[in-house]
Amino acid sequence: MPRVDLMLAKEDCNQCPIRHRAVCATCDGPELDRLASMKSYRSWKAGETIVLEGDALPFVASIVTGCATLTRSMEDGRMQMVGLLLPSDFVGRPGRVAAPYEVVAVTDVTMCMFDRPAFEKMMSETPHVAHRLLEMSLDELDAARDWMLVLGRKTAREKVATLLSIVLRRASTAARPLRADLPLTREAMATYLGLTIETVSRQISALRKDGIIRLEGTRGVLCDDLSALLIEAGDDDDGDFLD
Amino acid sequence: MPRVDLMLAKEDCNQCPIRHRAVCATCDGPELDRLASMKSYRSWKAGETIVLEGDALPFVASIVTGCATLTRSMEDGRMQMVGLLLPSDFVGRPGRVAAPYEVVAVTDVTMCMFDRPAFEKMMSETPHVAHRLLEMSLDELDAARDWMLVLGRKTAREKVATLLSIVLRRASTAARPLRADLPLTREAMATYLGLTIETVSRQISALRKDGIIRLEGTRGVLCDDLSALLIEAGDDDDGDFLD
DNA sequence: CGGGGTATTGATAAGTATCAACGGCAGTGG
DNA sequence: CCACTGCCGTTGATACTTATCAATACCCCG
Repeated sequence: MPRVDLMLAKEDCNQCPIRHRAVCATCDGPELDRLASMKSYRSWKAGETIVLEGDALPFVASIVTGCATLTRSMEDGRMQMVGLLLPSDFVGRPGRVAAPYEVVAVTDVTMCMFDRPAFEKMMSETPHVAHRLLEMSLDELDAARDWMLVLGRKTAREKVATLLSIVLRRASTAARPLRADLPLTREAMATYLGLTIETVSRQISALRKDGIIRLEGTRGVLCDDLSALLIEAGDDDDGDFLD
Repeated sequence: MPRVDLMLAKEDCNQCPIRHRAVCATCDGPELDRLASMKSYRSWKAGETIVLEGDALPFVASIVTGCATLTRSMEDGRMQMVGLLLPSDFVGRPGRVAAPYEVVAVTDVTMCMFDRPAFEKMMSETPHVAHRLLEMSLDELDAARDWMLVLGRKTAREKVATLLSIVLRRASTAARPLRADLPLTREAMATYLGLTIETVSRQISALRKDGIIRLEGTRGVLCDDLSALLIEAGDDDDGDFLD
């Protein structure tokens, strides 16, 4: 599955774009050196499968750049995305080899991979990595539970508005109007939201017709009034889903 | 909110029914003593609210006996259960005081509560509690993601069959037919499944009419053929949702 | 016996999926 | 350079699923 091996293994962690947010965030000095000694970089092209559902995963890793999806599927082919992996997110479960999810690169993805046995040994010997991982796992748990509310109780319009508001907020700059490029296809959005492609498409069109958002091509989204979008999303407060 | 204070604080942890599964499972000797020194027991009656959404939580705790629900709600009152808490499950997040979820006792509940500052101090000083908590959090994360598939992709009939199969399997004994008492009301089931009460009721009736399950009163469920129920649930394999 | 909470069932409406056709765009190869 | 092909997205017509509204039954308890 790996396609491109970037020769970055010796890169300085201090130059790393996710240095302060990833699983290594609270490590320093010898701990960081030890992590660095077990790391290697690997990249995937958009669309490539990184891990198959049920496959053994000989590594754990951090997303350095790009975007990947975590999906779970039923025997008859129905799929549900259960997570969106972004830079600094962690992939793999220490102590368990089989992956219960499929991981697919949405954009080109580069990951910082850690040899599993070495990583697990380090976790048992030093506290910082385990602590950071616990913190990150609890964040992900909160995000997953927030998403359960979206899946279980929101209407199609609210679901789409919720996703757009997340993407817009994540891409937020000082510039108005807010603008973002959707990393996901309509199909991936549908898989995330528990909807069909057609319903996603219709709801996006409806939000555009209602003046809540504007589109640039098929991927660009503009929003002049985020609070209007949040109302459509069913969030009065500025509830932050995802991380 | 606490109603009954059981005088069990000095009870021997080795007699505890959740000793080998809770957050304290991997502790021993001095570590266990230290945990014991910060613990106290408290009980709630069925139906009582243990924690309000958004409230400060001055403790963290383990469920010792009983069953509680974790729910998240929208401003307009729509609610989604995001977790079902059973004996040995952990309540509260170290490092964060505000609870993003409402916790309600479904049956009478007894919890083993730990003073938050003492617990957090111990987590930072000894590795076992943090490790166990990470393990438990990752399990919960998997469970939450499994449930996302249920909420996002399953039909009403499949959702109800899924829940019944979980309850039946959890109560599993060697005896046939399988029998269990639902801990949840129809309303709680609906909140868990992302459905309405009426739909839950109809689907239960339909499964009964189709001979998949039998009922005893309103809470007792019998199943002669679990595999038939699993097929209705959309699970061919014996996929284990929850813990 | 009456009352409040809980569950069931029916009629209807609303929301979303399904099936189908079509448009746009990029890459490919003649 | 242009037709061809495939993928992605949009839109429409219709069917199906589930929610909503309403009535009634049930049951434990006072």
